[in-house]
Amino acid sequence: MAQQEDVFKKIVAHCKEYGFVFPSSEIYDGLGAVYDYGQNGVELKNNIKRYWWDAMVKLNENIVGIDSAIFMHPTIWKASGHVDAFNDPLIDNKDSKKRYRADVLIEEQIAKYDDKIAKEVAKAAKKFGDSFDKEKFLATSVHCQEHQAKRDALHARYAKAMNDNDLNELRQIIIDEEIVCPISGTKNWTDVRQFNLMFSTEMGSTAEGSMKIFLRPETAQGIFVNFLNVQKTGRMKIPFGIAQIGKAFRNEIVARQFIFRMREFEQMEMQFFVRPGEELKWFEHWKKVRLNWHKALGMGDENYRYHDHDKLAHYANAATDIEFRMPFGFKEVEGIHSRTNFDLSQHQKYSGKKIQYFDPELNENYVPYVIETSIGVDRMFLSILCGAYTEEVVGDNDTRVVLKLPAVLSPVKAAIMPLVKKDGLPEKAREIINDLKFDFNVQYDEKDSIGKRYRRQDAIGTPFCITVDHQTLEDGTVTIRERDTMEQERVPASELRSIIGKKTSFTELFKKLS
RNA sequence: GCGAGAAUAGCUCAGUUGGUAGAGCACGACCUUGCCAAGGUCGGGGUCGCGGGUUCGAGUCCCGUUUCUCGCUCCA
Repeated sequence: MAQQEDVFKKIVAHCKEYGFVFPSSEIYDGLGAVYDYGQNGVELKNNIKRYWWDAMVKLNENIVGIDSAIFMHPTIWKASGHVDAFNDPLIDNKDSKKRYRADVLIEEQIAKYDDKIAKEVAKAAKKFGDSFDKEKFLATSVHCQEHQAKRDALHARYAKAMNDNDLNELRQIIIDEEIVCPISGTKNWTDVRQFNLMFSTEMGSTAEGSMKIFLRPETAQGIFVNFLNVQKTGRMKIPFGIAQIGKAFRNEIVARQFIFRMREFEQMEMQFFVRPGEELKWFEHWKKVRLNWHKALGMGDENYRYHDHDKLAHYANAATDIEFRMPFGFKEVEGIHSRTNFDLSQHQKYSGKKIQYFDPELNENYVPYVIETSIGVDRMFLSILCGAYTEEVVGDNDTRVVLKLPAVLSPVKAAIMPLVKKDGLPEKAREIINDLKFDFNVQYDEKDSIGKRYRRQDAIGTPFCITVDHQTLEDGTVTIRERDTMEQERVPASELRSIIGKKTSFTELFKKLS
């Protein structure tokens, strides 16, 4: 494990050194958990996004895309549940230094009263045997009545405090109930503090006319609120999907592990609308489709797995993650959720607009159910980099660092280099570049020895290196060197376009997927 | 947010009881070689994270602060 974390450190360093990822605002000491993508990173990221977008929108005639604004009406976040769910009241124990959710601590306390009652019941049941009447016992037992009264009083007080968002009262409940920290066993608590995971800002430039709005914590809601627009204008028939790629923002208490958990991140989400009752069938469908999409990149099937959720979010009735083996363990890259009709129903309720679909086959109106597939672009990026990063022993006493990126995702598709920078070879190389640059992202390099130049391209994952030598001037052939095998082949320069194109275009990959 | 550790050149690091900044790699120019890194010459680059204090003098000692790494809660 220590060795694995060492690898992760190397990957982070590699990202900076080769222009993939930089810390944000670095010359001002950086900004916590915010990162910028560099000249190679942006190419890789754009290729990932294109792979996803085309796989969704081009390969499926019933999926269309949108690009909704980051700013949205604040009521949307009330309807979605984020205003409540993303506001955790937290409390610290000063002795153990552990942090707890205040509401969870109190709920556990409520559960303890339930346990006490259950114990009394069990005791009595054992005592009276077959003749035991639970209802009657509960109504008559003094102990049970006491427990029940305390439980109900606590619950009422707790519910009121949560409803009023009264943080002092929550703390007072914890003190009055003499709740202790499970670790330290003490009652030495800090104040209860609110952590709002949504970033907020103000819209409208004058103080009295301004409105508090949020930066979206997920892109999904932009799809839900446009459901009717897309369905009607696109004449979409259920089942159909809406795809979107965009930034989202979460004010994480702890944001760490490089770009795995950032405060500003990018999502690729597709919401698939289905008939009520058919959602679990489609859930299984998309589980399979999404895993295949990942595996098709050839990063190794054994590096992916499902992780089914047993604790579900407030909107879901089934959920699974697709996890990738990162150097710090299997980690979630994509989530597939059966969101029921929760979101559309909520928006129907809060907006007062009817959000329904008329199904001509069933001849009825209903609020569609939703299957969501949601990838963190940055996590996908990280998983690809981690999977591609390889240190290899070459020859007798030599190592190379090579990014074995899927060729379709590589930032640079080919490097064209003159064997020596004289005798007209640079000019010939430029000629070839000028021919290829309309189709591919290509680079020119004439500095240092040829071997060193190969290594530089290996480090950024360039699948092909093309070398122009003296023979090129005579017969128009070049050598093409393949990144992973390091093998070379002499081919006519005129064939380069088709050779590079075959390996680096999405076409073959998409044929496998559909 | 709490606790622990760290911060010196683009990268990896050295820097003696406090005495005014160094190496290797990388980078640039030129020469040389020419198919898998590490040939030669010359050169650019650091207010030692930032601010304050102690001192004749601070990269070094003290305080504060920022950022990063690692543990706790949440998640894409």
